[in-house]
Amino acid sequence: MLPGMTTEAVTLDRRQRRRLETIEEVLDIAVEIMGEQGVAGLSVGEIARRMGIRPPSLYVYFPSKNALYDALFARGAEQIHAVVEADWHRLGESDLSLEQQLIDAGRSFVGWCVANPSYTQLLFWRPVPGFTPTPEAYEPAIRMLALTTSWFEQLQARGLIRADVDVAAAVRDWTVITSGVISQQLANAPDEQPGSGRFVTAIPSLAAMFAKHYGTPTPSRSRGRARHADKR
Amino acid sequence: MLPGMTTEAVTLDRRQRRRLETIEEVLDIAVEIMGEQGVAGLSVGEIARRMGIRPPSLYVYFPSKNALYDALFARGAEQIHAVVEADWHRLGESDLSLEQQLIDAGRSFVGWCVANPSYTQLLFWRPVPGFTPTPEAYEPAIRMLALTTSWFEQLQARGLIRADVDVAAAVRDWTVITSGVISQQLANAPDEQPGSGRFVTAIPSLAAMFAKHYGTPTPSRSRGRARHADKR
DNA sequence: GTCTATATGACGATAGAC
DNA sequence: GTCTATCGTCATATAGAC
Repeated sequence: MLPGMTTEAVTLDRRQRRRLETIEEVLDIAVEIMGEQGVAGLSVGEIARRMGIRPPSLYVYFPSKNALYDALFARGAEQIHAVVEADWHRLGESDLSLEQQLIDAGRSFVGWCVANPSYTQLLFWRPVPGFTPTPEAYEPAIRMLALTTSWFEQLQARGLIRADVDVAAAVRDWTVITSGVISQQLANAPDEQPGSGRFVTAIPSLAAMFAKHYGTPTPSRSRGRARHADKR
Repeated sequence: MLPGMTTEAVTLDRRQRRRLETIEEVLDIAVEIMGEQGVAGLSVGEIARRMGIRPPSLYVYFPSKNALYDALFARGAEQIHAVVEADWHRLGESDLSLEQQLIDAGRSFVGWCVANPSYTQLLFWRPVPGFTPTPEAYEPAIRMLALTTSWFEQLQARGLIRADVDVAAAVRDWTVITSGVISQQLANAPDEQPGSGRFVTAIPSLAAMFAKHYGTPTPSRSRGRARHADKR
């Protein structure tokens, strides 16, 4: 992430470490403010006020407000990527049905997004006029989509998704569904609990219809353990 | 919409008419600017600049910037409601299958949203810090949801949606799907043509899975007139 | 009623002293 | 690294000419 980082940079001297801590503090407070004022309502002056410094001092750490948004974008993308990666590992070793895996992954992904609405809006909508993420900040989002694709390829290889299904289309449809849940939940009922929102509870129903459409006619629901050649 | 309108107000004198024309012009230019700068990037000064007047003159027509956003919200809600109402009338008299009706209505709704991204973001996301629509501006959006619900109730009454389906849940799931398409299309490929966007083309597939899940087992596809007692 | 002229305070950002 | 001083732009408000 940090450009120019090489081997010796792994051991940071005190100044560098202090600098990184300050940067983290700035980002934490920025997230806090976005939660209160909206993503586009973030102001450099308000960050400085809460940190007990003057606004120009922040320009030592970030050359512009958009650079700050870019760091927030990268941070959010990294976090949600980590969530998806953990799901991928867990589900790759599970014997759950397609429907159950979709419910599991859907709840996990949507849960993080609803619990982190500021990051989610910044990542998936475009609420800040004039800000576009840099390719470096966007990169974890690309890795995340690749993970979802290889998860679906695995599901197909294991016979849970029909062999004639176009994986790209299935990924696209599942992405549409999850982003629809998030969009509706955040726009219409942002204050409901992450796990029990009125749209989050639609996940099982949506997972069922997806599994019925793309899954094999005989879902291997409680099928007794003759799984062969589990190549992950 | 305009409070205090009574019978004699139907015939407006020249001044009143001129005033309304100016208001429409302000809103048109505001939409234009939002399209270029983002919804939250709208500025009163820029509107005045393009109209060839000074910023304070705009406060004669709108008491605040948020009142302007409110008028834009009401206008967008009225327009999309009109789209849904037209679909409702057309489909109410059609003999199309559930799947075909969903594709038809989905394309219509999503098409308007993708063609009018500024209104869509203002209506369905919350991109403007400090702005919440007034109940009057929000009212067409409520009527729109009611229309969708009664459309689904009709579909159930006509036997296209299974009798045991909870209509509210079906409306919720369909709302999630359409808003997911819109969200993905606008966030990831906003410049693709409204009719041929890479997520808009997912509508048939999503409509098929929805119809398979909530529809009657024998979709009246070519409708041989005698709908036989739904063997399910 | 509608306009111009003008004032206020917040914002993002820069220059330069220490 | 942090500060003061300053710039230009913004939304907003008021006074007063026509």
